[in-house]
Amino acid sequence: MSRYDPSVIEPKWRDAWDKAGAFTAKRDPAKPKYYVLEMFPYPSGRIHMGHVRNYTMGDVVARHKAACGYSVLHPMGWDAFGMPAENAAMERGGHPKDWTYGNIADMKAQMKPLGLSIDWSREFATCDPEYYGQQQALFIDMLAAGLITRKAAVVNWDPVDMTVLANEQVIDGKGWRSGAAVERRELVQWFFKISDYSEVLLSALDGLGNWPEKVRLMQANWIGKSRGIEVDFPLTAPVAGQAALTCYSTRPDTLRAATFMAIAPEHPIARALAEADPKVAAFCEEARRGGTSEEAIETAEKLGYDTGLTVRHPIYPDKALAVWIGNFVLMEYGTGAIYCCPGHDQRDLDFARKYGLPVVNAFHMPGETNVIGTEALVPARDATVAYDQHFTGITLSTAYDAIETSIDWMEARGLGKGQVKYRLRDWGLSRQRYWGCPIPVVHCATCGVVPEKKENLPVELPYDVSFDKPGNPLDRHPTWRDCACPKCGAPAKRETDTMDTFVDSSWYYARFTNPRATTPTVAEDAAYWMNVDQYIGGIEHAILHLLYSRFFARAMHKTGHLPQRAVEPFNALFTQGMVTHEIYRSKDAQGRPVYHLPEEVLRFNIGNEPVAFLKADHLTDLSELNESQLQELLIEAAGTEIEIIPSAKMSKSKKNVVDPMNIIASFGADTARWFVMSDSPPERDVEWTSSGAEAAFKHLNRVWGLCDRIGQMPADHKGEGDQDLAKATAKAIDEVTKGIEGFAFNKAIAGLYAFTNTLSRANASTGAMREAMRTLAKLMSPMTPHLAEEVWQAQGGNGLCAQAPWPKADPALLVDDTVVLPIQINGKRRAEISVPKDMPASEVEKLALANEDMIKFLAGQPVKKIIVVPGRIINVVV
RNA sequence: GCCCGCGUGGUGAAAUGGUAGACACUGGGGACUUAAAAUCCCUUGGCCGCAAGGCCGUGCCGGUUCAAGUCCGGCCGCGGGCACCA
Repeated sequence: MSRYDPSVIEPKWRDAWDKAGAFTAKRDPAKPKYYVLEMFPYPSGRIHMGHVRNYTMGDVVARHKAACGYSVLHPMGWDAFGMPAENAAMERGGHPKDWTYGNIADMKAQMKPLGLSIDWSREFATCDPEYYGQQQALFIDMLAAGLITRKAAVVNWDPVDMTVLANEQVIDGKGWRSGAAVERRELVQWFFKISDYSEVLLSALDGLGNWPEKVRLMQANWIGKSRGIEVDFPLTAPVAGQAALTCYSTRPDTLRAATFMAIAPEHPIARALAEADPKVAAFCEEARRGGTSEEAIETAEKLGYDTGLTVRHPIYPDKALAVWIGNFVLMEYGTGAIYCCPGHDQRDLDFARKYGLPVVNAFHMPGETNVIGTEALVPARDATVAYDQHFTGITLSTAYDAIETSIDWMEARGLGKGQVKYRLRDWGLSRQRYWGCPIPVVHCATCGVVPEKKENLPVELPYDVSFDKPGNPLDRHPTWRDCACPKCGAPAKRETDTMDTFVDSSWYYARFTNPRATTPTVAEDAAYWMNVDQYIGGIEHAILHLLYSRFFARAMHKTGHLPQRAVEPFNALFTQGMVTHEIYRSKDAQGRPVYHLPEEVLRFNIGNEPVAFLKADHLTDLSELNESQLQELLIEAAGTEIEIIPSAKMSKSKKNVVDPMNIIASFGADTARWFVMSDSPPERDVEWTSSGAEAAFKHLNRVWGLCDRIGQMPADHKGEGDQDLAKATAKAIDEVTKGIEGFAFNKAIAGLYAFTNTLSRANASTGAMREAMRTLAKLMSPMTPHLAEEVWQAQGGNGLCAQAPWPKADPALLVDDTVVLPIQINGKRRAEISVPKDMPASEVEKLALANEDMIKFLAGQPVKKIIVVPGRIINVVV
């Protein structure tokens, strides 16, 4: 009997696929097309289990669709710009370009052994000038089409390093390198006008039926459409040329409880006051401390400054409200000014109590004290409230749902005007960094901002840059900035900002349709391959990447680079879970945690109790031990028992990373692929366990052995089980096909286990066994393509398994003639009967009541009602 | 702080509102073996019972229904995102 040796068979079949050009995508008008895409990786240098899971999922879909007769496009590329390359250059020297391309080569070498059905001829990296040059062309077209603008935006500023920081580089409000307190600072930057598309991007979500509901919901909340009212609060004395303070609110019903106003530190009135008064300036300075992330702003301590200004309440003109500057007010949303209702908003109440501001209750709940202490009164939706003489005895939800009534009421009295607003802000694309796509514009003293001529593209990144100082090396480059104005020819300066890396990933899917073209896309290729039929990636991209891509596809359509049909670029989306692993932790002499890599740990169970020990040097494999040696080890190692912390995201710092290369070396790629597809549903996290990996390997060995055994059966062997085997085969085809098509790979694999169990116990003729085995190979091939080829060949399959058609289940074999029906009494299962599958309900009823167990349980009680669900269940109500 | 999701045996999980735990891991028992590994067979939600069988059980509390893991309301716990990480 031969041994299953993946290190021999896997390279052999990969060569065979290459030679056959099995995965080269071809435009074939005779076939329907299928474009499957996994979110391309950042070239960190090492693949991890998350990549294996992501790309195996896509590969299962791609191989299955190819077998179903589609012309499949399944490409791969590299999201290659970004901060880590610059960080590496700063920390270890070297050049971001060399580091990135080196990583790409390393990662590609690690991905190849996975046996993915990828068309590598379409590979590109976003840092290839051929790619980012076309991106610059898109930028110029979008600029001409009015899709891009320049305006001030707030960034994280490190006052010591004198550089802009990413949110990730702000830790507890301090710069990650300098440790200096970060400030929010305004900078003039480039923006995509995505907010012009708020309504379009929102309403088109309804058409994305094959996207997860939660992703659509997250996007809808992100776009944040709200209907509210804009109210003018007349200033008692005009300031900065303004007679009133304009506020936006989605809760006009709480206007009656407004007791003070708050404006953003960047509000024009705050600026005007700051210019005249150093104390206001000092407060605004203070209010700008901390990072720009919404989380940082929302969770920072609420600070306020009383400007001394007052406004008149629009409903109660004799009431004056103080105007404060608050660090929690966002200039980007609404009008940068809010009215505060401490009676009904906890944040406002905390602020009011801190600064001794008045609190008013607008709701007046019947039967309550209506006194507000330290908790704001936020009535339940169905609570009955009385706002004032105009709105009494209504429920809060009436007020919410009929908010228009309230807006109408206020509009009719000239108190404000109804308005729809979106939370979505324009997409700031400028980055003050080197390793990104240069923004192809030139600053000319006479002509202003001028786009570069397309014939001068790509505006290529200079190689000779240094990373010894913080900030953007392009700013310091002696010659790169100098250029001629594309319009007047006079000496001018290049823009040194580069593009956000989200721009790179917002159109790469379109580029794959013709990656070598000298225009961003080519019409007939885009028309044939777009849209992406199935997009697969992590849930962490649910909002930004996917929203930006949806915007970009529209922008590309507007500028003539994509057909109308492709404005929603992803027909179906699947968001997969993470691969997690246990963490092994001990403590050093000072009691600080020390983490251990899985390969440094011996982990096994005593009974059902998992235990882990640090591997002794002389001992690497537990299987080498007999029981008494094991005992000895336990005693010896008792001092170094390690704590097991269950299932956490794989991370270098926790040392719980499992390197796929080690798994492939020990078990082969098919085992790794089989494992990541089995057990957990793909949208959920899956925990990597060594026992699970071993079990996957054992199973593949079992299939190998079964194949061997059937191969040695005499050709004329007869068996009684041919019909049963045919039924089991049909069932397996049905389960696996449904599992793959429904993204329930774990269920497809459960079906394959069951089919293998049946097959190994079957007593059927040689021909039937071989046929079943070929079907098993084909059904396994999306998950374990190498082993499948080997089995396919051994059982006399024609050509490559990878190119064989998907089997079809005979529907006649899928239905049983009799069904077993459980019988319940009042919903509790008491008996069961076996009946022909199409027996009428009335007869089923009779049989059920005549059943011996039923007679016993009913004990003569009168039957009130019988519910017969055909083919399902019988429930007797007494 | 705001938005979204998840919660079922020792573990990963399955279950168009219709027999909760398919399939697999781990554990327990057995066969084979001088022994071990590998392989194969039985068993494996909890409690009571010699057994037949019974009762309980899908994070917690309540509701809808002939019937709830599934639908609705409220709570608790965990995870993801929050616009310059990719």
